[in-house]
Amino acid sequence: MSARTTATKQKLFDAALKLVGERGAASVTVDEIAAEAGVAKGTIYYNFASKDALVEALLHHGVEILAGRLRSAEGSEDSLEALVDEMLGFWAEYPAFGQLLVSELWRTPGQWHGTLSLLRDDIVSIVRGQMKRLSDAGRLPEGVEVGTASAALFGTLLVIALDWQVFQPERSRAEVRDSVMLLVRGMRSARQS
Amino acid sequence: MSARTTATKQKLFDAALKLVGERGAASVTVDEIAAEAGVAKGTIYYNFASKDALVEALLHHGVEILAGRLRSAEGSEDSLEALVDEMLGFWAEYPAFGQLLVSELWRTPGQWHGTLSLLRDDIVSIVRGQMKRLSDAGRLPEGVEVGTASAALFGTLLVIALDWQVFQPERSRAEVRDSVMLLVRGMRSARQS
DNA sequence: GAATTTGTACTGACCGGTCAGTTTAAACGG
DNA sequence: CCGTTTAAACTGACCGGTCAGTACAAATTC
Repeated sequence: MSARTTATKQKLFDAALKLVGERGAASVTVDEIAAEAGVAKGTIYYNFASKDALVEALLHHGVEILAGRLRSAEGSEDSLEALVDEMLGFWAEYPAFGQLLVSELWRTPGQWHGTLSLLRDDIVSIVRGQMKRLSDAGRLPEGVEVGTASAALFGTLLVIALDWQVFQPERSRAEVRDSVMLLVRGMRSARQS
Repeated sequence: MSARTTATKQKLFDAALKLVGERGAASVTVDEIAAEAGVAKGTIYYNFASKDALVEALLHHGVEILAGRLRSAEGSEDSLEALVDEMLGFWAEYPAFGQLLVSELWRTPGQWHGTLSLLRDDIVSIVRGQMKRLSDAGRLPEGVEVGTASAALFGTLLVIALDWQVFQPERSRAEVRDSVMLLVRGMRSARQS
């Protein structure tokens, strides 16, 4: 794949992400995506088989970025805090991707449900890795299962980030992060209380 | 409004909720809703001004039910636990409504953003009422703002309920409720630790 | 109390616009 | 040259919304 096509695909991802995140995959037209990307409609169909294929590629692309960042947080001292921070940062940087994900992830027999289940597993398994360390160190309350807690943390961070940007944009990222950490630490301290 | 139209509107709500929750408002056709409800297409336009108006009425209807249940939990002994329980029960009973809400609530300039902001406030303010009691009793960790915590609890319960039904349907409602309460109690005990 | 009117609820064929996807011929660029 | 992009016209299925007409029960009239 030439540098030229890579650039084109990137433009298409940016444009599609913005529009699809804002208004939903179904109600955005291919012509609009082409216009937003400053590209001819034919180019889209030269690079992707269909509108759906473009969205699916977009999903993969976004999750790849997120997964990469989360993995980069694995070596930190307080790795859970680093993970939370990375995740909030990602959602702050790509709010439209959060909107896209949240509106498709739990759609029961949706067209992207299979793909999204896999992608969700990618992320949740990374979170689970960090959780497991806490668990092994006995720093999780009894009765909390790692799998459940991981999925809950991922989902919770997603909605908190969205709610922050949509309904409380005046709050700083640091404030939000501290709130979340307060909650997470609350959980962790439970066993010691 | 006659009993007949009430019944018709109920049928339309049921049908629309099912289809829209599953596949998204934009990709469900009016003909499909009519067919699902066992009603002619014209009937929809007799009872509602437009497809959008139908969805908006559906949103109001659903939030009204949820708000009613949450208010009924206000008198309980452990009112926060009762509230969590009511909320999980509601999402279990109307999963499609959760899917609809989650996919529209954070769509920035979406067509229902204004309506949804109001509806969100309805629910969050009820949660806030319960939270305030905890706060006044000094049972919330320092630094946690009631407003933030309420919004977070609402959003978290929503995604946990969806994730439960879609990805972990084998878990019982009691298990999920206990997990959530463990988390909430963890938070509450934080100050005392 | 039969005939007629009125109001409400509902029907479904139809219309006009929209949109994913196609086609083509020509230009561009490395 | 060949892979890529452009511009523009075109197709055809699909879909939101309309509208003339039907069904029917409750008044109203004689």
